[in-house]
Amino acid sequence: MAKRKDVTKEQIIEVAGRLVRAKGCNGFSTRQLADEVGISSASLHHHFTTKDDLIAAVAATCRDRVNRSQRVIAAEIEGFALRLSHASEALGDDALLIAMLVADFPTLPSKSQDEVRQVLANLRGWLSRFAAQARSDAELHVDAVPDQVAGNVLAEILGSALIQRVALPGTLPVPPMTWGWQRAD
Amino acid sequence: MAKRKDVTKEQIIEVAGRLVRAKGCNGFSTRQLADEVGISSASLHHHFTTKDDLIAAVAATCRDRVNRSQRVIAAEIEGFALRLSHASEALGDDALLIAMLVADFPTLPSKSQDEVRQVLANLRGWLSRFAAQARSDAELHVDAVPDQVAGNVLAEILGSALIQRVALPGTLPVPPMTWGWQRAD
DNA sequence: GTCTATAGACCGATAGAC
DNA sequence: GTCTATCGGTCTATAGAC
Repeated sequence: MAKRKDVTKEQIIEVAGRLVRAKGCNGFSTRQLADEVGISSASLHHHFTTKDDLIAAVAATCRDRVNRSQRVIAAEIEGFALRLSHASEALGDDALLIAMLVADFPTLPSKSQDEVRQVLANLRGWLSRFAAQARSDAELHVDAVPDQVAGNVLAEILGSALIQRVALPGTLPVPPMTWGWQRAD
Repeated sequence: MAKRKDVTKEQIIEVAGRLVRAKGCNGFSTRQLADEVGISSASLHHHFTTKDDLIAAVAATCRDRVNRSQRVIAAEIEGFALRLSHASEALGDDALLIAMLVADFPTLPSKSQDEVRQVLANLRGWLSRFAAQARSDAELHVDAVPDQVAGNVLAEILGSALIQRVALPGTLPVPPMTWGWQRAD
């Protein structure tokens, strides 16, 4: 079924995603990527002509994973709080990947920027739909704006993914999601 | 009072901070920084021998601003929600600066890493003290863990700063702080 | 404290053989 | 689809004159 060419391309995208998470788009070179994949720089550029193409493919693949996992949550999980904790956990490494792509966004070429916008818009769309239904089910105040709620949740997910990599002596790790720190009243 | 040397150094740090916010630590060169300041690359390296020294100075200066502004809030503002909104607004551009430094953290040399850890620990410390007092004043549930609450707040502040730069067509901007999207019950 | 000039390494990307 | 070799450019950092 799968041509050898496709396998290689997926391998490259996988390793590239790991490098983006670890160092950001401007923190690694196409040479380093080629070395880690085990091919030459020229072979890498045969599969992805420019670094823009590569980053765009990483973002597009991420978007597919996100949509697939969030669709499952929308179908199988009930309750806003439960959906959010599942949503956060299902993202896994993609939370950090998206956070790094967003951080690098202003420096990315246009093709990559378009893909980053899409993955971010899609994820925010899922969270917004979760919030909209939660409001319908009286789990959220009627005057809560689903898209704003989604924005806040998304910000905390991405921010947590970044902060967790900085070991702060004497402090607790950032809990990925704590939806219960609200006011006592 | 201030020697001309110090003025130049502060100017460099200011422009460097702007570049870090816009492009990240790996998204600009010392040459570009020197050009924007209006001096040669060699002159820049006279003030900051290595890029590590430069980034560390940017982070240290940021830390001073953060501690100064949060100290004022701790002294003059009462109430958890009000303190948080003031804290977020008082950070201003430093929220994005800290977010970018955290995103670049794994690629930074050790001196810069130490400074980034410090500014992050200090800011989390302020937020944690705000949460601790809020718990004492029954503004938070007694079983809320101040340091965890601080971590979640910090994550949302940094995440919001990043997301706001990605224009998502058809969605509302991420509100910097919405502390009222909790459950209806 | 400023500059020009440059070292030495790395960058993204390409040419062309196999 | 892989490779070696390389182009032209940029990177951080330094040497040394003024």
